[in-house]
Formats: sequence, C-alpha cells, structure tokens
Amino acid sequence: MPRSFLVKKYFTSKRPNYSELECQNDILPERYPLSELPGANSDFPVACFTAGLVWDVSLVPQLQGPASLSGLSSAQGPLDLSSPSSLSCSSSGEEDEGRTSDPPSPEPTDTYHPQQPRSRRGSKSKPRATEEQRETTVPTTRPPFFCKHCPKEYNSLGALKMHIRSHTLPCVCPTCGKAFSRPWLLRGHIRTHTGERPFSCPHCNRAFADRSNLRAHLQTHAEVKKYQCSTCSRTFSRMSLLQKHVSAGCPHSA
DNA sequence: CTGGGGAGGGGGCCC
DNA sequence: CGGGCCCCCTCCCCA
Repeated sequence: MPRSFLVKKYFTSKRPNYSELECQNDILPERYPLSELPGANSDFPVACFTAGLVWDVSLVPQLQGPASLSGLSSAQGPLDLSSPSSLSCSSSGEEDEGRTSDPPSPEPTDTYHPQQPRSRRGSKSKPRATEEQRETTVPTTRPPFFCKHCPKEYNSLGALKMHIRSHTLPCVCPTCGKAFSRPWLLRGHIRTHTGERPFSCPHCNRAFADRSNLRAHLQTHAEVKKYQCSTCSRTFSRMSLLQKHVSAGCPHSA
C-alpha cells in the first residue's frame, strides 16, 4: 500500500536508498514521483552485488518461516462504521480492545510487565543491521514493554503503542469502512478508491499507487535481479519467485 | 507454472 | 513522545 504517497522532503540529511533499485537500470528516473530517486548510483549492475543486494537462496532462512505473523491480514472483522471520522484516527485506540482481530494473548494480563525477561524482538523477519548492533552492543537497562493483545514485547513505550495500533486499527476508511493501523496506510488505501497513481516507472508507462510496488516493478526491468539462486545463479525479481524456483527443484541442483 | 501487479502489514528512523 | 515516512516483506490473484 502506498506507504509513501505522502510526498516528502527529500534532500534532507536522510535520503531513501534507491540506489539498490536503480543501479540495475540504466535510465535516470526523471519521472519518478517526487524526483526523489537517489543520487542515482548508476553503477554497473555488477556493482550491485554487494552486501547482499542479490539474495542468495542459501542465505535465506528457511523459506517461509513464521513470516506471516500478520494475522491481521484478514482483519476485517466487524468494523465500527458508525464513526468514520474521515481520515483521522481515533487516538484513543489503545484502549478499545474490541476491534482487534487478533486472538487475545494467552496471558491477558496488563500491558506492561517490566522485569519479565523474554526473547527480544519477536517479529520482523529481517532486523536492520543498525538495530541489531544496537541491541547487541547497548545493554538494555530499560524493562521491556509487553503487548496485552499478543506476546510481542518492546523496549520502548512508543514502539509498543505503535504496535498496539495494529490491534486497535484506529484509522477507518470513510468510503468502505476498512480499518488500518496508521494514517498513511489509510491514505494509501484511499488511493485504491481514487485511482491515484503517483509513482510512475521511469522505464515504461506504468504507474503505481504504492512506492513499494513500483520498486518491485523496477526489478522486472533489471537484467540482473535481486534474488539469486545459489545453485544455478538464475536471478529473480522476488523472493517468492526464488522460493518457488527452489522448492520446485532447481534443475541444476540435482 | 511463472512472472508480475495490487494491496496491506510491521518495525525503525528522523523531525 | 508522536507523526510521518522509509524499507522490507507477504499474500492473493491474474495473465
């Protein structure tokens, strides 16, 4: 979903790293929305094979791990259509536990359980390196914060609150009533109603409502794609395709 | 069956 | 501390 329809200020100290995307393509992204394409590393494709830019299937954890912890995908339970309240999200969502589609936590106790040590980081498949580092190098002195809806835990209240929104889904689409955890998810969803597609491909005429989808699309233009089979060296634009390739039995594996 | 688009979710970072 | 945005990932569906 458009996680990025919100035009943003680029040129700030922090820039999105699109080099990964574009380096495999030769054209400069003039039509890229927001003119944001990175200082285009128009490196040679091969140069992109650095630091894991091309995924080797051997490095991929067990395909399809517990990946889908997003039990919310079908979180379309009974929505509270009574108060669409435009695009605004009811910020008091943390309290109304009724809307979550997640099964209640086995331990429906309180939200915070300082002191109870549990496994850190209970979700994302691939934590960012910086965070990884931080966690290993900086001894966490603060007690973890536990979600009362699920077993997840966080080191900061802010992170926990953010997570809880995925249970309470305070942002409701005024058009169809679908609920989302964050305002920008809702705004992206609204694009599906309006048909707005601000992200156009610099290589073809296609346009997308979601930057992530454009990014995936750009892979289809790349000669050398991001995900590579360690056996036959064939590359794929998506992890899922690589997984299929492997599970279907790479012709070169036997 | 494969490749690709559409839609959505999550955590982290910066302001 | 919260909002906004980023990147990454996944699932579903269709050509």
